[in-house]
Amino acid sequence: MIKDYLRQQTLRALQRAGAQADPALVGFERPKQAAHGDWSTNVALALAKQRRENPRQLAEAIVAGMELDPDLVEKTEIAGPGFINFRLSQRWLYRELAGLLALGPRYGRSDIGNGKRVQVEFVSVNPTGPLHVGHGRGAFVGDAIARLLQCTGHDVQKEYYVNDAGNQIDKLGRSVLARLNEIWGRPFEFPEGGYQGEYLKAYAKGLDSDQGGRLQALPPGELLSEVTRISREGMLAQLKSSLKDLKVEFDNWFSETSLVESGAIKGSLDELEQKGYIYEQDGAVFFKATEFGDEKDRVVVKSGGEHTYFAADIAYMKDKFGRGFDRLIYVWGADHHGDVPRMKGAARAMGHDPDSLEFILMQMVRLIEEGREVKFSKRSGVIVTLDELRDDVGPDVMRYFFLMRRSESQFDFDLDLARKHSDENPVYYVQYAHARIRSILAHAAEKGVARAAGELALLQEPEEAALIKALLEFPELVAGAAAAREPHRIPTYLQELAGIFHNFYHQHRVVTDDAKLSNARLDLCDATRTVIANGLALLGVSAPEKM
RNA sequence: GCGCCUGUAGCUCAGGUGGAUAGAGCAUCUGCCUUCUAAGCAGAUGGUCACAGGUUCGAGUCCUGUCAGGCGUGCCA
Repeated sequence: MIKDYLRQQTLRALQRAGAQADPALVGFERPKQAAHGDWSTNVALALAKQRRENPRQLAEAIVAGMELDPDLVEKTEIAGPGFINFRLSQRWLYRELAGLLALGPRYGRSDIGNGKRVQVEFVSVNPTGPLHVGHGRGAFVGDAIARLLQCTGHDVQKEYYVNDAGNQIDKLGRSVLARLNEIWGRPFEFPEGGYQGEYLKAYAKGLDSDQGGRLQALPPGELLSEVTRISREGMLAQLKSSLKDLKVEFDNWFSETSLVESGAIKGSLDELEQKGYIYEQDGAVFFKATEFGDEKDRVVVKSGGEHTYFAADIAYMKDKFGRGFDRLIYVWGADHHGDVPRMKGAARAMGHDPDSLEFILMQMVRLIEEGREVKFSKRSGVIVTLDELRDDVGPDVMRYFFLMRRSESQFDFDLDLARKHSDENPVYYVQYAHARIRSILAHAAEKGVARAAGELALLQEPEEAALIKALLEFPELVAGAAAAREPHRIPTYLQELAGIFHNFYHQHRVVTDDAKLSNARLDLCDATRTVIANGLALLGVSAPEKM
C-alpha cells in the first residue's frame, strides 16, 4: 500500500537527516482538505518535541533527504506548523485504478489475517420463541464482522450456541403441552414462568393438526418428553428459517446438550477444581472469579445440583479452544456485559490468554414509529418479531439500518424512514448509485460503444480525480473496519462514495461521441459499481441492477 | 452505592493510531429534468462538540471530576 511506501521513505529520509525516530511516532493520515495533499505526516512535529528543535526546520531536513519515485509522488511540501504533505502523481492514480478494475469482485480483499482462525459466535438465542428486533442487531453485526474478517484473510467460523439443555427448554415443553391440553379439552395448568406468548398457541395448533392424534395416544409418561423434543426442534427450525430469510447463515449450530452428554461440563469443572479455583459453600459450587478481578465468585453448580449457564459457557469455551481457534469473538447484548470478567477469568484459570476472547457488546435497540417507541406489534399484539419487520421493510433495509450505527450507541430504528421508498432512505441512496451505473453501462452497450480498455489518463476532471481517490480508499477502509470490528464504517463510506459519484454524474456525460473518453469514463463507472457492490456484499445488502 | 455504554447542528448520527477551517442525512429556504435513472445534483441557513478542570506545540478524540440518559449489579436466562 502507498501508505507503507511513504512511511518507509520517510524513515529513510529521517536517517539521512541524522535523526532517529521510533516508527510508532511516525503518523500518517489523509488530510481532510484537498489543499493539504493526499497524505500527510506529523513526524517533524512529534520529533521536534523530543529534540527541542524547530519543527519546520526539521521538516525541511527530512524533505531534503527524501528520494521519492516521481511515478508515485508528484510533490512534497511543508505546511502549517511542520506537516509534510505528499501529493500523489496522476500516474499512480491511474495505475491503481487499473488494478481495481482487474481485481473486480476481489478488490478490497487482503491477507492481513494471515489465515488466523477466528470464531464468531452470535445470536445464540434460546430456542423458546421467535427472534425479535433486539436480536436483529446481534445477528447482523455478527454476520458483518464475520464477512469483514473473511474478506481480510481470516479463517472464520460462524457459530450459533443453542441453549437446549436447561429448564428453559423444560418450560417450553410444559407450555406447549398446556396449550395442547387446552385444545384437546383436557384439564391443564399453565406452568409457572412458562411462555405465555401467542406464538405458542399458534404453534400448538399447528402441532395438533399435524400429529395431534399420535400425541394424544401417547402414555402420559412419554407425552411431555415427546412434546418437549418436538417443540425444541420446531422452535430451532423457526429460528434457522427466520435468520436464513435475512441472509444470516451459520457454519455450525452447537448444542449445549452435547456438552452435558459428553461430560464436558463436568470435565471443565474438574479441571478448575484441580487447579484450585473451585470451592463449595451453602451446598453450591463456586468458581473463584474474584481471583481474576471479578466482583464476586460465581456459582457453577446450584445447590439443587443443576449446572448454571456459566458452567456450560466454560465448557463451551474450552471446547472452542480445543478446536484450534486463535481468537474467540462473542457478540453479546450489552445487558450481559457483567459476565465478561468471569469469562475472561475462566479463560485464564484454564491456561488461556484472556485477550484471545473478544466481546462485542451491543447496546439496546428501540423501534420508533411516529416519534414514539413501539413495544408491541399491531399485528400480533406481542413483541415485534424479526419476521414481521422483514415483511414490513425488507431485508436490505433491515441489514443496512442495523449496520449503520456503532454497536456502542443505543439504536433507534426509525420505522417511518425505513418504510420510505425514496431518497430520504439511505439504503436506496447507495443502491441507486449502483443501479444508475448499471443503466449507464447498458445505455453505452445500446449505443454501440465499442468497449475497450480505457485510456485512464484521459480522466482529468477534478470530479474524476475525487472519485478515483475515494475508490482507492476502499481496501484500507475494509482493513480498518475488520481490525476494529466496526462494520458501520462501511455504510458511512458507501454513502460518501455514492455522493461523490452522483456529483461526477451530474457534472460530466459518460457516453459521448468521443469514444476514447467514453471508454475511460465507463471504466471509472464500472470501478465505482464494483466498489459499491463489494461494499454492499460485506453488509449482506443486495446491489440492484435496476430501481 | 459500584461497574459498562452514551452525551457533537432543530432531529437521527459519522468523526481510523490526538492534527490544519468539526461533517453527512432529514427538516427549512433557493436554483436545476427535450440529453446516460430527479430514489439525483448545486447552493444557503444551522455548532459554548453536556459542563468544569488537566496533559500537549495542538483535544470532539487522552486523564480527573460533575451533571444527564440507558443497561447491569441473581444459586434468572
